[in-house]
Amino acid sequence: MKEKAPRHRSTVQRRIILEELQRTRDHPTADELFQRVRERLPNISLGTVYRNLDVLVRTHLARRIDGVGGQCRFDGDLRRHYHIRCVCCGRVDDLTWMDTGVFDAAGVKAPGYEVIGFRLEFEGICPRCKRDADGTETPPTAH
Amino acid sequence: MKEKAPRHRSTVQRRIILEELQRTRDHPTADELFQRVRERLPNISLGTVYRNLDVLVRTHLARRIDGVGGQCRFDGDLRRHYHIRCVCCGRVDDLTWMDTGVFDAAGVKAPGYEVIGFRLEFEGICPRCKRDADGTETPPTAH
DNA sequence: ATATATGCAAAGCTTTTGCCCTTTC
DNA sequence: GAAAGGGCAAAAGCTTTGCATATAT
Repeated sequence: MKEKAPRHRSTVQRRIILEELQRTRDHPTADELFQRVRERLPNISLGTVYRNLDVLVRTHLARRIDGVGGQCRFDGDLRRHYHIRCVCCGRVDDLTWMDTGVFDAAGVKAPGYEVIGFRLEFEGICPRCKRDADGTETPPTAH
Repeated sequence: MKEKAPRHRSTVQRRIILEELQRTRDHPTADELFQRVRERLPNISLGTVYRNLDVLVRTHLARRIDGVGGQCRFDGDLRRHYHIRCVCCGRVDDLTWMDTGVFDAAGVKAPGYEVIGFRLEFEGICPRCKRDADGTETPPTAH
């Protein structure tokens, strides 16, 4: 019943995409990553980046951070940590200092569900947006 | 500097959209809500639903639940509660029994940030998906 | 050899926006 | 009667997909 999983091959594109994702700490969107990878592989296409991010997430080499307004971000850091997102600009920073076992999904019992994890994200206003703020802009989460 | 906020008017569409959102407990997408509202207001347009959901979220009469893959869900229940999302079908259920102060955003100090809240969401497999599962499908979060 | 991956472009979906008319205050 | 809102359709933005070619094993 279960269709057999394809054995993924090691391609230049995949390796460099992962490298770039791991090199940075700023949780790029697919397009941002595409721009960076493109500097090393000028012919790579955005579709390839999406396909590979997909593979990387499925093989647990990267994590997807679901975003506001339909844009995802990706994280190459597999260590347990939390995120804080700026509601103004959408930027996502790490909260590694909280690297504790505050929450344990195993302890959660949702009736009927098989719980497999949880997602915790703080929301705030990042330093740059605080500086720029004139109170006029409407934050993305509020849309 | 701050542009003055428009004073919102009470329209039939807005009232019914909010009513339908509050009537249900299943966190509909904009389109799902549109279908339900349409039964009462056959001429309403999807754009109006989006515009009103926007207003309702901004005026804190509804909450937006950011979704996987760019589709948002909305919640008309303003009481403090958590969510559990099925990674197979995307369905979101409430976790009201956890209605405790487990987390307090005020206690979180993210360097440089002004913390305004947090988002906690459990992930799991809902009863229906567990029953249907043949292990073949790839969950949405894994994409 | 053959399954897997890439590039390119087109298609798909959700959400936003412009325009002009209608409704609310 | 101004200002806010609605309907409709087009546009926008992100992501996925089809197809022919190239590459990894």
